[in-house]
Amino acid sequence: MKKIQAIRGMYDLLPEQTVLWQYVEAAAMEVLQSYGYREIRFPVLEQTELFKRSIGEVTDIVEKEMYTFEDRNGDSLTLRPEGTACCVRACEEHGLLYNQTQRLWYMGPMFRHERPQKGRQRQFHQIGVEAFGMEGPDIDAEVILLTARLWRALGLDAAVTLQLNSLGSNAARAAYKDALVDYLQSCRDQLDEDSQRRLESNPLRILDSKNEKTQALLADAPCLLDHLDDESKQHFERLQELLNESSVAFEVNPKLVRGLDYYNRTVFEWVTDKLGAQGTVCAGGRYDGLVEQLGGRATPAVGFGLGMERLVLLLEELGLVPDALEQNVDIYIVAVGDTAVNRALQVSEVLRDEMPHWRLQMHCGGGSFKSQMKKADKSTATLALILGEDELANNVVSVKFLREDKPQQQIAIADLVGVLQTAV
RNA sequence: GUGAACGUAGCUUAAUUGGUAAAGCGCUUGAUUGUGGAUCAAGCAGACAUGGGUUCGAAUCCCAUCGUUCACCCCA
Repeated sequence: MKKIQAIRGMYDLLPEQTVLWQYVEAAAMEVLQSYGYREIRFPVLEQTELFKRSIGEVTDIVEKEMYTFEDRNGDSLTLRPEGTACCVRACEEHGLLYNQTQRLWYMGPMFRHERPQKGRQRQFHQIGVEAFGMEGPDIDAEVILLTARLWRALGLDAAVTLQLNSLGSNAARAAYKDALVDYLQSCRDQLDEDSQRRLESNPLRILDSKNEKTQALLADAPCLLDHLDDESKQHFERLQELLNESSVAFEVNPKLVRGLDYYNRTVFEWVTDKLGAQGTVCAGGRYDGLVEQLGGRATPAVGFGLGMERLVLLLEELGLVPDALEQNVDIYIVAVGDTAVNRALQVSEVLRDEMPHWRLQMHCGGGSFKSQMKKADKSTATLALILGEDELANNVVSVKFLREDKPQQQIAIADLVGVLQTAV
């Protein structure tokens, strides 16, 4: 019979991997909590219309990457390709943005039908952060500082760099788009094929083309930063001042643009050169018009998405996985014979009552002393507690040190908790 | 969606001009009647990704499908 395998581009995370994920998630949660951000959860399925209206009808994501299907009612549903639109929808639906600010985060799978490669999968996981109701550059600085703190917590600060840009107001960006198209039309036949296509669909994306000839042409192209409206210019300058004051290094990249239509003003990306072609670990920016665009009251907002797979990959690539993650058991309990098993189960339950943070693994499935000891060694435990006939007869447990050169001890069951507390 | 490389045991890999599948790691057992790690011995383990074709004969050559990887594209 043909074996059923996972969907292309969607991967299982095995126990060896999940410990690293848990470590990253815990670090992120700690940082987010320290800034007073609260978690929000929303469904992975939404009405297709939500993404069409927010991401933009002519973006690649909406045109050819969404998992869209009809449900049994005939409604068009889509597996979320990103979280911001869902978050706005949920907040609006429950009045979270009415005359108040919100600092929120979420975590979970996103879906895009792309060709898989390193750092890119069809089901991938993001941590998303969104801050609503604050229009000043101080909140932009806060979310950037928050990410910088996470890199420090994970030891990644030397591996990632911050790129910063401002897209200006929608009007300013539209004016710039016209100027850029005018310029590029004049040398249209020198552009690469992809960029010629983008001239109609999404001209700003030509700015970050990887084609060298195209990049050479762009050297004389009009610059986005020269077309900023005054307010956006002030906002951007103030943000840079705040980051400088906080000693966050950044590089202004006037060619940094976003693939989703809803961004305006501040955009930023944390990038690395350690992950091949998919070097963006975290990216975001302002989207002051999105809430209104989705039918709510005009609400300024800023946020970012962080690619979990890329972050985990980066930690592995740099050898920053803590050794302690390999250990999943502290104490392994060896019991030979039915009576010993009875006693061992009771003893291990008492130990768990007394010391809930100890990780105890009871040997199950029988076997000789030798094979049980082998399992104890493999288990990563530092101690083995041994219960056999001799121990039962004397009401003791043998304690063997598996990772240090210390003599085995016999300890009365009644004294076990106290003795182990000092031994572990 | 485009291009290239690749798919052999749980994992990593070998197999000469096409001649009917090896090894290491891991796992099990034993050497040691109640004691792990090192060593030694034995054992378990494979429709050689799937389906077709060429051939007396295919892991090897050809085609298709599926999958993996990297890059383009896209983006977190």
